[in-house]
Amino acid sequence: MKALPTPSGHELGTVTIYDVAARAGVGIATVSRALNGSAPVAEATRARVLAAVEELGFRPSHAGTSLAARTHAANGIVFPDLSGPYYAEVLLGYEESASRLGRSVLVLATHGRPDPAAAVRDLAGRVDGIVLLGRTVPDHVIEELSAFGLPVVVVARPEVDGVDSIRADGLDAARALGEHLAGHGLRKIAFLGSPEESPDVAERWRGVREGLGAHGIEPTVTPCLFDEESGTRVAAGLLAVRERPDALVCANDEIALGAIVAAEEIGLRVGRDIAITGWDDVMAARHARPALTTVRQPMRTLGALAAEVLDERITKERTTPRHESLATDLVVRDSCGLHP
Amino acid sequence: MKALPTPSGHELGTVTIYDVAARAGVGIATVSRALNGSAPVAEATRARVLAAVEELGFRPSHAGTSLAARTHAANGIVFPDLSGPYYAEVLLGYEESASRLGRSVLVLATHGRPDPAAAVRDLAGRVDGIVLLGRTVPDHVIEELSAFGLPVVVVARPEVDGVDSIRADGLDAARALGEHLAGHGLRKIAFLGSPEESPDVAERWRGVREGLGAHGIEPTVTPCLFDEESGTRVAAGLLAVRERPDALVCANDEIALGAIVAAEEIGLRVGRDIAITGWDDVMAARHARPALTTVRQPMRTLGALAAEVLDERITKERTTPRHESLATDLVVRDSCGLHP
DNA sequence: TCACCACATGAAAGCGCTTCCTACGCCCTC
DNA sequence: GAGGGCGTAGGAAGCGCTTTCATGTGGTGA
Repeated sequence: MKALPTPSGHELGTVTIYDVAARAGVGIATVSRALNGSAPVAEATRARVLAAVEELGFRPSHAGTSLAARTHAANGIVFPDLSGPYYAEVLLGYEESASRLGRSVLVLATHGRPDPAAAVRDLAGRVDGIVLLGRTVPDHVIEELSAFGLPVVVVARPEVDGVDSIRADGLDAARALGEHLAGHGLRKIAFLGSPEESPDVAERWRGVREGLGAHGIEPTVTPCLFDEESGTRVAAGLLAVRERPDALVCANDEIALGAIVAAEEIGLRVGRDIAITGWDDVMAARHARPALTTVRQPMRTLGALAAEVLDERITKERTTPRHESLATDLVVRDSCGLHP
Repeated sequence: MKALPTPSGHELGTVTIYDVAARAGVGIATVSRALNGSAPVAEATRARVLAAVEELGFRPSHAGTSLAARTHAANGIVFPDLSGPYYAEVLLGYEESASRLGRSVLVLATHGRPDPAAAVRDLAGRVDGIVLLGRTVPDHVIEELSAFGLPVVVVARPEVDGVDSIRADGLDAARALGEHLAGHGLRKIAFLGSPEESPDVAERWRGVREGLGAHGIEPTVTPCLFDEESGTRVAAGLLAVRERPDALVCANDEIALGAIVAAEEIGLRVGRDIAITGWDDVMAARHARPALTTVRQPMRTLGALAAEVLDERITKERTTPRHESLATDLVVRDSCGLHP
């Protein structure tokens, strides 16, 4: 491909379908058909059109196309925020998948925004479909968008009536984690996280409880925000009492990494004096010493699948809701104790 | 705001400026003016228009607007890929800043794509300006876009004629790092990274060399890709020889984390028997044991600044290129030796 | 009282594309 | 040889908006 065709006599970036039509000696309808294959065009004509396109460096205007065709060839994706490795991976999978399906990706981070719902509505006007991650907007906004006729997929978020959803199933892995800890002989287990604030955390809590329950162990639960500093603070509180827990099961890796700091601060050897586990398997988890026992989620796959499920709706291949659940894996490392 | 105005009689999502005009008893031009403030409208009229907008739930079509106004109200951002914490932070800062300026953000990851240049050209047709990160496309494509009249900002990439650029200056921090290592009494220093492949790495290498040179130390350099596995492999090779280096200065954190693995594998105590340093200060750096000495880059600021610089060009506030350089900070932790 | 002007508004012309509808050949068939 | 069908292509009507240009209104100064 030549770098930049710039035949003199016309402004750059101003080549329209009319210029191409004139050059090829055909009507604009024929140019459109030749380019999109929306109707048969004689081979010789097509060749002339394509030659003209090449010579003039014609690139169809997206605005014109989307106005006429009532489509945007673009998907939206909405994040609570983008910090942390979790969402970046989802976005990567999504972008890759979407672009393979010929769609651009518009991102929106709602974190710290005055009116997330308005931002999402605005985004909705520029795309053919939208993926919502986590608790970014209230249910009624999602229902509104969906009722509006806009395909919506929610990821890692409670299901909404009639809306596709994708999630990572944590129940099995949580049960396995509970069983594993019991196998280490640990008995006083504290769960750090807020089950009532998030269905995901609730699921993890439930699984851990079931896994431990099978061994007659009843864990406790302590509310905790999803960040390192909270992990340190909450863990410090739990470890300060005389009858301290011998295992801290944290709702995500950041809490766990914070908890490790708290444990070391009072001289506990993680993996020996106390077991600590996380959730997500972020990069820092395998580099922490001791390396963090955690649960790996298929984040990139989550994003890729979201793009595909959304595409089915946009192209009307499917009209009934789809609810996908991806398996997660327990990753046993050293922070929960020496391997049995 | 009401959830979803659905007066019967018209399709959802089909409310156009004509409907609003009819409802308010005015012409569409007046509606446009009332909404955009592009020309004075009598107060009473404006109120009627706004009421009609509210009642009908009118949301202007972006396609129509961008076609007529020849603007997209959107920015693009192009990544090599999105894995790793580095780019996600940049994106976060960019999105935040762009949306505050009233622009949506389209993302494109070129990694693993058959024709990155074509993808970038396509993106260029949907936005008012574009930010390019790292080595995503060759120079001539950037020049082409810029010549096309599209505002372009390059980030963390060599400057291109007439194009705005933003970077993090690593020279000072690298010098400081070199000096610091010399202060630890370290003498045999190996740099892991490929200076000839990336100007950033070249800058780090140069700074380290200068910092050490001030103490009469001449470091060696060994090429290394930017990932953990390469770090482990290259470090293992360096440490296997009899006269092994007593410090490994790595071009980024991932290499350093990989190098730590290699060192521990042969029984070396990092921070005592050998010093290892990274670059970027990813989350894993502070959780590694020993914690990694590294250099922190202002990634979020990088992204935010990119959005602002781009906006100046789009709004024509500025027509001369701007080249920004942000300072980076040496973060001394334990992996380079006990603090002096 | 009349001409003039600012102000507010509407009609209409695009912006660049898709697509419906019509028209033109041409070949085949009766 | 006339009628019908098919393959191809063009004209023109939108898609929903912004903006120019023209018009109408009321107020001002002479």
